[in-house]
Amino acid sequence: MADTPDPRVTRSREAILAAARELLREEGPSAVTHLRVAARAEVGRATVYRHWPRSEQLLTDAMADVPMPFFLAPATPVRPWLERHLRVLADQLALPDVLAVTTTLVQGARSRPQITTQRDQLATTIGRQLRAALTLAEQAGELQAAGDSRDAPALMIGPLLYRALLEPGPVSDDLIDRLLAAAGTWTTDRHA
Amino acid sequence: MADTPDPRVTRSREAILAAARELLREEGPSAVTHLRVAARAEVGRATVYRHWPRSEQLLTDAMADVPMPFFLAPATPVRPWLERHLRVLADQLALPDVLAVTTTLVQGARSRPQITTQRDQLATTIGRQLRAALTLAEQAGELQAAGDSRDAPALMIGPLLYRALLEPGPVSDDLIDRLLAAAGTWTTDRHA
DNA sequence: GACTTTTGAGTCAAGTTGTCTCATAAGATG
DNA sequence: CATCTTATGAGACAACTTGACTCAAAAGTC
Repeated sequence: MADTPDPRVTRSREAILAAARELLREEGPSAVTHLRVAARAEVGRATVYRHWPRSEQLLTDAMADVPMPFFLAPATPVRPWLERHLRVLADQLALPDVLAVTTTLVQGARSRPQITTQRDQLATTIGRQLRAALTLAEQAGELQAAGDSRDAPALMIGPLLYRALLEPGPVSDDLIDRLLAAAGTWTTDRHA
Repeated sequence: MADTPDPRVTRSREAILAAARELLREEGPSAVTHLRVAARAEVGRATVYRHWPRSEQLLTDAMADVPMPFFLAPATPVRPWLERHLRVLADQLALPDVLAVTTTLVQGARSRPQITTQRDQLATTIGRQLRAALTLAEQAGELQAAGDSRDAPALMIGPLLYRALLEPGPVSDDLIDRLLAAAGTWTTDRHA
Protein backbone atom coordinates (compact mmCIF):
# COMPACT_ATOMS: atom_id res chain seq x y z
CA MET A 1 0.00 0.00 0.00
CA ALA A 2 2.25 2.68 1.28
CA ASP A 3 4.95 0.43 -0.05
CA THR A 4 5.77 2.46 -3.12
CA PRO A 5 4.67 6.02 -2.63
CA ASP A 6 3.28 7.72 -5.71
CA PRO A 7 6.18 9.49 -7.44
CA ARG A 8 3.95 12.44 -8.24
CA VAL A 9 3.37 12.95 -4.54
CA THR A 10 7.02 12.72 -3.59
CA ARG A 11 7.97 15.04 -6.43
CA SER A 12 5.43 17.64 -5.35
CA ARG A 13 6.28 17.31 -1.71
CA GLU A 14 9.97 17.71 -2.30
CA ALA A 15 9.58 20.68 -4.62
CA ILE A 16 7.31 22.33 -2.07
CA LEU A 17 9.61 21.68 0.87
CA ALA A 18 12.63 22.92 -1.07
CA ALA A 19 10.78 26.08 -2.04
CA ALA A 20 9.67 26.59 1.55
CA ARG A 21 13.24 26.22 2.77
CA GLU A 22 14.48 28.71 0.20
CA LEU A 23 11.88 31.24 1.22
CA LEU A 24 12.60 30.67 4.90
CA ARG A 25 16.30 31.18 4.27
CA GLU A 26 15.88 34.24 2.10
CA GLU A 27 13.02 36.11 3.72
CA GLY A 28 12.17 34.48 6.99
CA PRO A 29 9.19 32.53 8.23
CA SER A 30 6.56 35.05 7.20
CA ALA A 31 7.46 34.46 3.55
CA VAL A 32 6.42 30.83 3.79
CA THR A 33 2.84 31.19 2.52
CA HIS A 34 0.90 28.81 0.28
CA LEU A 35 0.90 31.32 -2.53
CA ARG A 36 4.60 32.06 -2.54
CA VAL A 37 5.65 28.49 -1.96
CA ALA A 38 3.43 27.30 -4.81
CA ALA A 39 4.89 29.89 -7.16
CA ARG A 40 8.46 29.10 -6.14
CA ALA A 41 7.93 25.35 -6.38
CA GLU A 42 6.20 25.74 -9.76
CA VAL A 43 3.27 23.78 -8.45
CA GLY A 44 -0.44 24.49 -8.32
CA ARG A 45 -1.62 26.37 -5.30
CA ALA A 46 -4.15 23.67 -4.56
CA THR A 47 -1.39 21.11 -4.38
CA VAL A 48 0.26 22.91 -1.52
CA TYR A 49 -3.07 23.11 0.30
CA ARG A 50 -3.68 19.44 -0.32
CA HIS A 51 -0.46 18.36 1.37
CA TRP A 52 -0.31 21.04 4.03
CA PRO A 53 -3.73 22.43 4.89
CA ARG A 54 -2.17 24.68 7.53
CA SER A 55 0.87 26.69 6.57
CA GLU A 56 2.27 26.42 10.09
CA GLN A 57 2.79 22.71 9.54
CA LEU A 58 4.51 23.43 6.25
CA LEU A 59 6.92 25.73 8.02
CA THR A 60 7.58 23.15 10.70
CA ASP A 61 8.21 20.44 8.14
CA ALA A 62 10.50 22.68 6.12
CA MET A 63 12.51 23.40 9.26
CA ALA A 64 12.65 19.72 10.17
CA ASP A 65 14.24 19.15 6.78
CA VAL A 66 17.31 21.15 7.72
CA PRO A 67 19.75 18.94 9.61
CA MET A 68 20.34 20.79 12.86
CA PRO A 69 23.71 20.39 14.53
CA PHE A 70 23.96 18.24 17.60
CA PHE A 71 26.58 16.23 19.38
CA LEU A 72 26.99 12.53 18.93
CA ALA A 73 27.98 10.27 21.80
CA PRO A 74 31.33 11.41 23.22
CA ALA A 75 34.56 9.45 22.94
CA THR A 76 37.79 9.51 24.91
CA PRO A 77 40.00 11.37 24.98
CA VAL A 78 37.25 13.92 25.39
CA ARG A 79 39.22 17.11 24.83
CA PRO A 80 40.01 16.61 21.14
CA TRP A 81 36.55 15.16 20.60
CA LEU A 82 34.93 18.22 22.11
CA GLU A 83 37.22 20.59 20.25
CA ARG A 84 36.26 18.97 16.98
CA HIS A 85 32.55 19.01 17.71
CA LEU A 86 32.50 22.61 18.85
CA ARG A 87 34.23 23.53 15.61
CA VAL A 88 31.61 21.65 13.62
CA LEU A 89 28.86 23.34 15.59
CA ALA A 90 30.38 26.76 14.96
CA ASP A 91 30.67 26.09 11.24
CA GLN A 92 27.17 24.72 10.97
CA LEU A 93 25.67 27.69 12.77
CA ALA A 94 27.12 29.83 9.99
CA LEU A 95 25.27 27.94 7.26
CA PRO A 96 22.35 29.99 5.91
CA ASP A 97 19.79 27.21 6.31
CA VAL A 98 20.83 26.37 9.85
CA LEU A 99 20.95 30.04 10.76
CA ALA A 100 17.47 30.59 9.33
CA VAL A 101 16.05 27.68 11.30
CA THR A 102 17.80 28.80 14.47
CA THR A 103 16.43 32.33 14.28
CA THR A 104 12.99 31.01 13.43
CA LEU A 105 13.08 28.70 16.45
CA VAL A 106 14.15 31.54 18.68
CA GLN A 107 11.60 33.95 17.32
CA GLY A 108 8.70 31.54 16.82
CA ALA A 109 9.10 30.07 20.26
CA ARG A 110 7.79 33.34 21.64
CA SER A 111 4.30 32.80 20.25
CA ARG A 112 3.90 29.35 18.72
CA PRO A 113 3.77 26.42 21.14
CA GLN A 114 4.81 23.91 18.50
CA ILE A 115 7.99 25.84 17.79
CA THR A 116 8.63 26.30 21.50
CA THR A 117 8.68 22.52 21.78
CA GLN A 118 11.08 22.21 18.88
CA ARG A 119 13.41 24.78 20.40
CA ASP A 120 13.36 23.09 23.78
CA GLN A 121 14.11 19.76 22.20
CA LEU A 122 17.10 21.20 20.38
CA ALA A 123 18.43 22.85 23.53
CA THR A 124 17.84 19.70 25.55
CA THR A 125 19.56 17.45 23.04
CA ILE A 126 22.61 19.63 22.70
CA GLY A 127 22.79 20.24 26.43
CA ARG A 128 22.49 16.59 27.33
CA GLN A 129 25.21 15.46 24.96
CA LEU A 130 27.53 18.22 26.05
CA ARG A 131 27.04 17.38 29.70
CA ALA A 132 27.57 13.70 28.95
CA ALA A 133 30.89 14.57 27.36
CA LEU A 134 31.97 16.61 30.36
CA THR A 135 30.94 13.86 32.76
CA LEU A 136 32.93 11.34 30.75
CA ALA A 137 35.94 13.64 30.81
CA GLU A 138 35.68 13.94 34.56
CA GLN A 139 35.42 10.19 35.00
CA ALA A 140 38.42 9.73 32.75
CA GLY A 141 40.34 12.18 34.90
CA GLU A 142 40.76 14.56 31.99
CA LEU A 143 38.78 17.40 33.43
CA GLN A 144 38.23 19.08 36.74
CA ALA A 145 34.86 20.70 36.12
CA ALA A 146 34.23 24.24 37.30
CA GLY A 147 30.86 25.03 38.83
CA ASP A 148 27.40 23.79 38.05
CA SER A 149 27.33 21.51 35.02
CA ARG A 150 23.86 22.84 34.11
CA ASP A 151 25.53 26.08 33.12
CA ALA A 152 27.98 24.36 30.80
CA PRO A 153 25.81 24.49 27.66
CA ALA A 154 25.21 28.22 28.07
CA LEU A 155 28.89 28.88 28.71
CA MET A 156 30.21 26.79 25.84
CA ILE A 157 27.56 27.17 23.17
CA GLY A 158 26.29 30.63 24.04
CA PRO A 159 29.39 32.31 22.60
CA LEU A 160 28.89 30.46 19.31
CA LEU A 161 25.28 31.62 19.26
CA TYR A 162 26.43 35.16 19.88
CA ARG A 163 28.78 34.94 16.90
CA ALA A 164 26.11 33.48 14.69
CA LEU A 165 23.24 35.75 15.65
CA LEU A 166 24.53 39.06 16.91
CA GLU A 167 28.09 39.52 15.78
CA PRO A 168 28.61 37.59 12.54
CA GLY A 169 32.17 36.50 11.94
CA PRO A 170 34.49 33.51 11.98
CA VAL A 171 35.11 31.50 15.11
CA SER A 172 38.84 31.18 15.69
CA ASP A 173 40.48 28.08 17.12
CA ASP A 174 41.58 30.25 19.97
CA LEU A 175 37.98 31.02 20.84
CA ILE A 176 37.15 27.33 20.84
CA ASP A 177 40.06 26.79 23.23
CA ARG A 178 38.53 29.33 25.54
CA LEU A 179 35.16 27.60 25.36
CA LEU A 180 36.85 24.45 26.55
CA ALA A 181 38.53 26.37 29.33
CA ALA A 182 35.13 27.59 30.48
CA ALA A 183 34.20 24.00 31.31
CA GLY A 184 36.94 23.71 33.88
CA THR A 185 40.58 22.74 34.16
CA TRP A 186 41.83 20.14 31.71
CA THR A 187 44.57 17.91 32.97
CA THR A 188 45.48 16.70 29.49
CA ASP A 189 48.04 18.46 27.32
CA ARG A 190 46.77 21.54 25.56
CA HIS A 191 47.23 19.93 22.17
CA ALA A 192 46.87 16.26 22.89
CA MET B 1 5.95 76.30 14.26
CA ALA B 2 7.23 72.97 15.33
CA ASP B 3 7.51 74.61 18.69
CA THR B 4 4.47 73.04 20.27
CA PRO B 5 3.64 69.80 18.51
CA ASP B 6 -0.06 69.18 18.02
CA PRO B 7 -1.27 67.15 21.01
CA ARG B 8 -3.51 65.14 18.71
CA VAL B 9 -0.46 63.96 16.80
CA THR B 10 1.51 62.98 19.85
CA ARG B 11 -1.48 61.22 21.30
CA SER B 12 -2.02 59.19 18.14
CA ARG B 13 1.66 58.45 17.69
CA GLU B 14 2.03 57.21 21.22
CA ALA B 15 -1.08 55.06 21.12
CA ILE B 16 0.10 53.56 17.84
CA LEU B 17 3.63 52.87 19.04
CA ALA B 18 2.36 51.32 22.25
CA ALA B 19 0.02 49.07 20.29
CA ALA B 20 2.83 48.10 17.91
CA ARG B 21 5.06 47.20 20.83
CA GLU B 22 2.33 45.09 22.39
CA LEU B 23 1.77 43.20 19.16
CA LEU B 24 5.50 42.72 18.65
CA ARG B 25 5.82 41.36 22.15
CA GLU B 26 2.81 39.08 21.93
CA GLU B 27 2.92 37.78 18.39
CA GLY B 28 6.16 38.82 16.78
CA PRO B 29 7.04 41.23 13.99
CA SER B 30 4.61 39.81 11.45
CA ALA B 31 1.71 40.88 13.66
CA VAL B 32 2.70 44.53 13.36
CA THR B 33 0.43 45.48 10.44
CA HIS B 34 -1.46 48.70 9.88
CA LEU B 35 -4.79 46.97 10.40
CA ARG B 36 -3.95 45.27 13.65
CA VAL B 37 -2.05 48.19 15.09
CA ALA B 38 -4.95 50.53 14.28
CA ALA B 39 -7.45 48.20 15.94
CA ARG B 40 -5.26 47.76 19.02
CA ALA B 41 -4.54 51.46 19.33
CA GLU B 42 -8.23 52.32 18.85
CA VAL B 43 -7.28 54.66 16.10
CA GLY B 44 -8.43 55.00 12.50
CA ARG B 45 -6.53 52.90 10.01
CA ALA B 46 -5.81 55.97 7.93
CA THR B 47 -4.11 57.58 10.88
CA VAL B 48 -1.56 54.80 11.06
CA TYR B 49 -0.90 55.12 7.34
CA ARG B 50 -0.59 58.87 7.67
CA HIS B 51 2.19 58.64 10.24
CA TRP B 52 3.89 55.52 8.94
CA PRO B 53 3.26 54.94 5.25
CA ARG B 54 5.51 51.85 5.34
CA SER B 55 4.92 49.33 8.06
CA GLU B 56 8.63 48.47 8.17
CA GLN B 57 9.33 51.91 9.57
CA LEU B 58 6.60 51.47 12.14
CA LEU B 59 8.21 48.26 13.31
CA THR B 60 11.62 49.92 13.49
CA ASP B 61 10.24 52.83 15.48
CA ALA B 62 8.37 50.53 17.84
CA MET B 63 11.60 48.62 18.47
CA ALA B 64 13.56 51.82 18.99
CA ASP B 65 11.11 52.65 21.75
CA VAL B 66 12.22 49.71 23.85
CA PRO B 67 15.27 50.66 25.90
CA MET B 68 17.87 48.08 24.99
CA PRO B 69 20.45 47.14 27.57
CA PHE B 70 23.96 48.42 27.21
CA PHE B 71 26.89 49.18 29.40
CA LEU B 72 27.70 52.60 30.73
CA ALA B 73 31.26 53.79 31.08
CA PRO B 74 33.16 51.45 33.40
CA ALA B 75 34.41 52.41 36.85
CA THR B 76 37.09 51.02 39.10
CA PRO B 77 37.25 48.64 40.75
CA VAL B 78 36.09 46.96 37.56
CA ARG B 79 35.20 43.54 38.89
CA PRO B 80 32.18 44.53 41.01
CA TRP B 81 31.13 47.01 38.32
CA LEU B 82 31.15 44.29 35.68
CA GLU B 83 29.42 41.82 37.95
CA ARG B 84 26.62 44.28 38.55
CA HIS B 85 26.24 45.19 34.91
CA LEU B 86 26.22 41.60 33.71
CA ARG B 87 23.46 40.90 36.22
CA VAL B 88 21.45 43.84 34.90
CA LEU B 89 21.99 42.66 31.35
CA ALA B 90 20.84 39.16 32.24
CA ASP B 91 17.72 40.48 33.94
CA GLN B 92 16.89 42.84 31.11
CA LEU B 93 17.24 40.12 28.50
CA ALA B 94 14.47 38.29 30.35
CA LEU B 95 12.01 41.18 29.99
CA PRO B 96 9.35 40.39 27.36
CA ASP B 97 9.83 43.63 25.45
CA VAL B 98 13.60 43.35 25.33
CA LEU B 99 13.39 39.70 24.39
CA ALA B 100 10.94 40.48 21.58
CA VAL B 101 13.19 43.19 20.20
CA THR B 102 16.24 40.96 20.47
CA THR B 103 14.66 38.09 18.58
CA THR B 104 13.30 40.50 15.99
CA LEU B 105 16.75 42.01 15.50
CA VAL B 106 18.29 38.59 15.14
CA GLN B 107 15.61 37.34 12.79
CA GLY B 108 15.05 40.51 10.78
CA ALA B 109 18.75 41.09 10.27
CA ARG B 110 18.70 38.11 7.92
CA SER B 111 16.60 39.88 5.32
CA ARG B 112 16.08 43.55 6.19
CA PRO B 113 19.11 45.83 5.80
CA GLN B 114 17.72 48.41 8.17
CA ILE B 115 17.39 45.86 10.94
CA THR B 116 20.84 44.47 10.16
CA THR B 117 22.22 47.92 10.86
CA GLN B 118 20.32 48.14 14.12
CA ARG B 119 21.62 44.75 15.23
CA ASP B 120 25.20 45.65 14.35
CA GLN B 121 24.92 48.89 16.25
CA LEU B 122 23.69 47.06 19.33
CA ALA B 123 26.47 44.48 19.12
CA THR B 124 29.08 47.17 18.53
CA THR B 125 27.91 49.32 21.42
CA ILE B 126 27.81 46.47 23.90
CA GLY B 127 31.10 45.06 22.65
CA ARG B 128 32.93 48.36 22.82
CA GLN B 129 31.85 49.13 26.36
CA LEU B 130 32.68 45.65 27.55
CA ARG B 131 36.14 45.79 26.00
CA ALA B 132 36.67 49.23 27.50
CA ALA B 133 35.88 47.79 30.91
CA LEU B 134 38.36 44.95 30.44
CA THR B 135 41.07 47.32 29.23
CA LEU B 136 40.51 49.49 32.26
CA ALA B 137 40.73 46.46 34.52
CA GLU B 138 44.02 45.47 32.92
CA GLN B 139 45.44 48.96 33.29
CA ALA B 140 44.38 48.99 36.93
CA GLY B 141 46.16 45.70 37.43
CA GLU B 142 42.91 43.97 38.33
CA LEU B 143 42.84 41.59 35.43
CA GLN B 144 45.21 39.49 33.43
CA ALA B 145 43.23 39.10 30.23
CA ALA B 146 43.10 35.73 28.52
CA GLY B 147 43.33 35.65 24.74
CA ASP B 148 41.99 37.99 22.10
CA SER B 149 39.86 40.76 23.57
CA ARG B 150 37.67 40.72 20.46
CA ASP B 151 36.28 37.42 21.64
CA ALA B 152 35.36 38.79 25.05
CA PRO B 153 31.83 39.95 24.13
CA ALA B 154 30.96 36.56 22.66
CA LEU B 155 32.39 34.74 25.68
CA MET B 156 30.74 36.90 28.31
CA ILE B 157 27.44 37.88 26.73
CA GLY B 158 26.87 34.85 24.55
CA PRO B 159 25.92 32.66 27.54
CA LEU B 160 23.32 35.22 28.60
CA LEU B 161 21.92 35.20 25.09
CA TYR B 162 21.78 31.42 25.21
CA ARG B 163 19.77 31.57 28.43
CA ALA B 164 17.43 34.17 27.04
CA LEU B 165 16.84 32.68 23.61
CA LEU B 166 17.40 28.94 23.67
CA GLU B 167 17.23 27.73 27.23
CA PRO B 168 14.98 30.03 29.25
CA GLY B 169 15.75 30.13 32.92
CA PRO B 170 17.30 32.25 35.64
CA VAL B 171 20.93 33.30 35.54
CA SER B 172 22.62 32.40 38.82
CA ASP B 173 25.27 34.52 40.48
CA ASP B 174 27.59 31.59 40.04
CA LEU B 175 27.14 31.73 36.27
CA ILE B 176 27.97 35.41 36.29
CA ASP B 177 31.13 34.59 38.22
CA ARG B 178 32.08 32.17 35.48
CA LEU B 179 31.46 34.81 32.83
CA LEU B 180 33.95 37.01 34.61
CA ALA B 181 36.41 34.15 34.78
CA ALA B 182 36.15 33.76 31.02
CA ALA B 183 37.69 37.21 30.62
CA GLY B 184 40.91 36.14 32.29
CA THR B 185 42.45 35.93 35.72
CA TRP B 186 41.34 38.50 38.25
CA THR B 187 43.91 39.53 40.79
CA THR B 188 41.36 41.15 43.08
CA ASP B 189 39.59 39.25 45.79
CA ARG B 190 36.69 37.13 44.64
CA HIS B 191 34.23 39.23 46.60
CA ALA B 192 35.94 42.56 46.75
C1' DG C 1 -5.40 -0.65 -22.01
C1' DA C 2 -8.39 0.17 -18.19
C1' DC C 3 -8.14 1.71 -13.57
C1' DT C 4 -7.18 5.01 -9.85
C1' DT C 5 -5.05 9.07 -7.92
C1' DT C 6 -2.67 13.39 -8.23
C1' DT C 7 -2.44 17.53 -10.36
C1' DG C 8 -3.20 22.40 -12.07
C1' DA C 9 -6.39 25.60 -13.55
C1' DG C 10 -9.99 27.99 -12.26
C1' DT C 11 -14.00 29.91 -9.36
C1' DC C 12 -15.59 31.85 -5.22
C1' DA C 13 -16.34 34.40 -0.75
C1' DA C 14 -14.05 36.55 2.88
C1' DG C 15 -10.50 39.23 4.43
C1' DT C 16 -6.25 42.44 3.90
C1' DT C 17 -3.62 46.24 1.84
C1' DG C 18 -2.73 50.61 0.29
C1' DT C 19 -4.83 54.94 -1.43
C1' DC C 20 -8.21 58.60 -1.50
C1' DT C 21 -12.10 61.59 -0.17
C1' DC C 22 -14.71 64.16 2.99
C1' DA C 23 -17.34 65.71 7.10
C1' DT C 24 -16.18 66.51 11.74
C1' DA C 25 -14.00 67.72 15.75
C1' DA C 26 -9.91 69.16 18.19
C1' DG C 27 -6.51 72.57 18.66
C1' DA C 28 -4.19 77.05 17.34
C1' DT C 29 -4.70 81.98 16.56
C1' DG C 30 -6.46 86.50 16.87
C1' DC D 1 -15.18 83.95 21.79
C1' DA D 2 -15.03 83.50 16.75
C1' DT D 3 -12.23 81.94 13.07
C1' DC D 4 -8.88 79.57 10.78
C1' DT D 5 -6.06 75.29 10.41
C1' DT D 6 -5.06 70.61 10.71
C1' DA D 7 -5.53 65.79 12.36
C1' DT D 8 -8.79 62.47 12.62
C1' DG D 9 -12.19 58.56 11.69
C1' DA D 10 -15.41 56.65 8.65
C1' DG D 11 -15.91 54.89 4.57
C1' DA D 12 -15.23 53.87 -0.51
C1' DC D 13 -12.24 51.67 -3.63
C1' DA D 14 -9.30 48.42 -6.54
C1' DA D 15 -5.82 45.06 -6.13
C1' DC D 16 -4.38 41.27 -3.87
C1' DT D 17 -4.29 37.09 -0.50
C1' DT D 18 -6.43 33.26 1.79
C1' DG D 19 -8.69 29.08 2.22
C1' DA D 20 -12.17 26.02 0.22
C1' DC D 21 -14.21 24.13 -3.68
C1' DT D 22 -14.86 21.76 -8.53
C1' DC D 23 -13.38 19.32 -12.55
C1' DA D 24 -10.97 17.84 -16.76
C1' DA D 25 -6.58 16.17 -17.87
C1' DA D 26 -2.31 14.08 -16.98
C1' DA D 27 0.51 10.71 -14.56
C1' DG D 28 1.10 6.48 -12.39
C1' DT D 29 -0.51 1.62 -11.24
C1' DC D 30 -2.00 -2.83 -12.30
